[in-house]
Amino acid sequence: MPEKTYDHNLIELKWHEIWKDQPLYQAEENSPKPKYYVLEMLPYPSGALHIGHIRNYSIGDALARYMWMRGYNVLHPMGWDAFGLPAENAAMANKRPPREWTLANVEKMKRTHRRFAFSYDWDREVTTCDPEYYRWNQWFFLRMLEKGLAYRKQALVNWCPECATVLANEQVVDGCCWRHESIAVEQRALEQWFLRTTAYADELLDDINQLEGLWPDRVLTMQRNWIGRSEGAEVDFEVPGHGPVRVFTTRIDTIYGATCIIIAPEHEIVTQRLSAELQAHARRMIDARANQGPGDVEKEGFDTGLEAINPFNGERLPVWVGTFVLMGYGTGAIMAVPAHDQRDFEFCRKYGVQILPVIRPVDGVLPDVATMKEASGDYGMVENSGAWSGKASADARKEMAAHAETNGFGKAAITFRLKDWGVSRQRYWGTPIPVVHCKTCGVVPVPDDQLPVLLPQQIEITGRGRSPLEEVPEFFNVTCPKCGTAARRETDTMDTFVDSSWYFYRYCDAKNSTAPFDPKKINYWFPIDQYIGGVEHAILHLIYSRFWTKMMRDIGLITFDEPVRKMFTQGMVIRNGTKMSKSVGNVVPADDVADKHGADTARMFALFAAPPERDVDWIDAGVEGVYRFLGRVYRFATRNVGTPGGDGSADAKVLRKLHQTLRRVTEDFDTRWHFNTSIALMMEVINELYAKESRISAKTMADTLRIFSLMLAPFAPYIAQELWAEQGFDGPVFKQSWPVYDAEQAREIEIEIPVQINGKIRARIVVVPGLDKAALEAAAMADEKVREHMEGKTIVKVVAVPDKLVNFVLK
RNA sequence: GCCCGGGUGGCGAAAUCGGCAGACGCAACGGACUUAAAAUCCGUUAUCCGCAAGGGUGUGCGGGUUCAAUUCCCGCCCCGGGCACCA
Repeated sequence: MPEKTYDHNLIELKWHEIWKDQPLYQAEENSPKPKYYVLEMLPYPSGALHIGHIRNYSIGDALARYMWMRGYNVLHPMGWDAFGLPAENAAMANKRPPREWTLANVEKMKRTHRRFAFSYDWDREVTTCDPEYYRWNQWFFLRMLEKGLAYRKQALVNWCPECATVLANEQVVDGCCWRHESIAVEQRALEQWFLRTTAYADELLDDINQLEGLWPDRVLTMQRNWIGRSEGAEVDFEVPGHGPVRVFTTRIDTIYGATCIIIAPEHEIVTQRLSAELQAHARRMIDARANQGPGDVEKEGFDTGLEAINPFNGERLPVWVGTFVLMGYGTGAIMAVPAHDQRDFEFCRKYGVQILPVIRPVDGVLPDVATMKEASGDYGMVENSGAWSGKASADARKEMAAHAETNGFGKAAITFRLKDWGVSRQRYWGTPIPVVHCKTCGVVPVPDDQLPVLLPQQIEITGRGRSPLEEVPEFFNVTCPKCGTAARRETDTMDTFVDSSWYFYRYCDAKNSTAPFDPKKINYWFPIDQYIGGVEHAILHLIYSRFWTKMMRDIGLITFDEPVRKMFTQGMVIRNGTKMSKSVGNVVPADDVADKHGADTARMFALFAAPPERDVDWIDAGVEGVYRFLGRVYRFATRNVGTPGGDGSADAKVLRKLHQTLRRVTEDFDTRWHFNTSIALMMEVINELYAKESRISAKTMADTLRIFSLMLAPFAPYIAQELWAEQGFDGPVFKQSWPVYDAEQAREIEIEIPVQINGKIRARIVVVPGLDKAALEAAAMADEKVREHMEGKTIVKVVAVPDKLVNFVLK
């Protein structure tokens, strides 16, 4: 057949058109085949798909197609961000009529995505701004309300002045909004809805052990740090005229060394007991702290003039305010033990508070206050501590906590860094929180049969600082479901991370209108076998969804503890030194690449440039190489389909290369995912074919082209499909079975072995594989060059490693 | 400061268990084809000395283990990311 020119647009659009209206792939329910659930998190805030996103598609999609060809029943739906996040885009919510825009946008996005997202199961699509999705978000919220897992309280919350909304702790980055890196987050006291993630703090931490080896270490470490479990004790220090001040400490064994109590500037004592002047002072400190960036911050504070009594020895300690004490952690108050805590040491040195060592190193003496340069935080022997003197720190910790509990002024306690999840948002967009505020009945849940509570369609976005829903009387003026009198609907909407916490469950039963999903279907598909996404979700999305899973288990919907078995974090796409993102303005639109080089090239280059876990620099020139490769493949295949063929003298070599490559590609898919080397090997096959083209028999040519097309299908589905059709085969190439490599064909008949003299390569010998040590040594000895180098020397040692090398050590 | 990654040609990278450093691709250079260019095809390409044969050096730096180290150990330097007063 005559050679054809590779026209990627012609090929891709042709198959795109053919497959437009038919599902390419549908996962089968309760199939006898083994199941495989693969899912990518697509970071897709709004606007155009760019090449940074293509990397996600490329990895998950290649894997999905490979598993499918391997005979698995594969579920591979669209990631959540694609349709979930545009809703939260503040600019859009403020300027656009969101519903129309978003639903239209979904259609538009679908067309663009489809060219890249090849094996998605479109039938199971979930749109998190869909009314049905709202229904089940609200349904879950009400179940949590019943269980006490959802509650409302007045709290100091993070407020982004730019978004005009509350943010969760997880959404505050370096004191700024995660969406506005230069806007400092303010603290405001507001009535807010919370989900009790802390109820699962222990379990979220413990179950990380189950994920060991299956999730990336850094993600697990980040989650452990985020949950931040500390074992210690709470102790009450009586402040005469005020009452007890509770402190949290991990080192109760040092309590005899406490020389003052330090409270956070936000502590209740400040407002309840201090003069207006000191209160103003404290407030200035709060502001100053907020304006400081992260890093080494100078410790500030002042003496309140109050005293607190150490319940262990009756000592009267001054009460200080210190900026380094955080209201949000522990009790917002600490006992300062400057001798044994570096932060307390710095503070007390600065303000001249007494330093009192009480821990002696096991084989040393108590530190000398006069010469101390820093606190010694190590465990040791407790001294100068009444009845506990002479005990080891570890023992004293336990006994002293028990003593405090017996005497009613404290107890052993565990503190977490993790906070409850603040889910209230004052955005227009998001699932309305399904409760009504009634003057007589209080907070009344909306009955299940009145769900979903939908957002009003006609809405005017006016001022900032409160929810646009508060401007819509038709929305908030309701009657109480309980007593029927006039009441006010909650105007807060839910954080969209609620959507992402369980979207991957809904994929298994996307059309269910009587429940969030059928547990039977979940039991079939879960856990997700492979989740692929950016590391940026390590603590936000990935903790929330683990929490949601445990919550669903406790309300009786599912029976397992963790949603995701294996997790993979792929690297970012970098361009001009920074992460490719719209806000930086360094994106390469996916459409441009699709037009110029094709979707196949774009995806294949994303995999070829670097291993998937590593960041990859997008260099336009590099794309050419992959494009040229596909062109070479196409031209070679089209001109060699159905040709009479050559004499077959190169058949053995070509088949050997082909089967060796097939073995490596298969292994890489099954283990390492180093697609870059898989693709390099396929390039080598093509180079070999070009070199031997005229000496390949017709049969070998046909076999080679068939196997090569199948091997290419996971990476470059359009061209693989075109070649499949060119060869006269029917149906989609990716519905074929993955080819099995032939060990006999792949076997090498001779290999080159380097011969070293004193560690330097001096010759190479050609031998059959598997030659044993003695024969290898003899073969090396027989080599002329080796003999030359041995002239007049004695052999001290010979190292011969079969199939690897021979090394003579001479003297 | 603490915890993870990473450092290999002009560039992206490869070397899967301690065994040929630089596969594959980009860029560059040379050749073929062409009136010409593009495209395509073939070749060269770590570096130094040398006409060549050949030899020396080389995986961030300094040591160590080994017949043999990009790979293992010890001590540093640099880059990227995460956490950062968490009591």
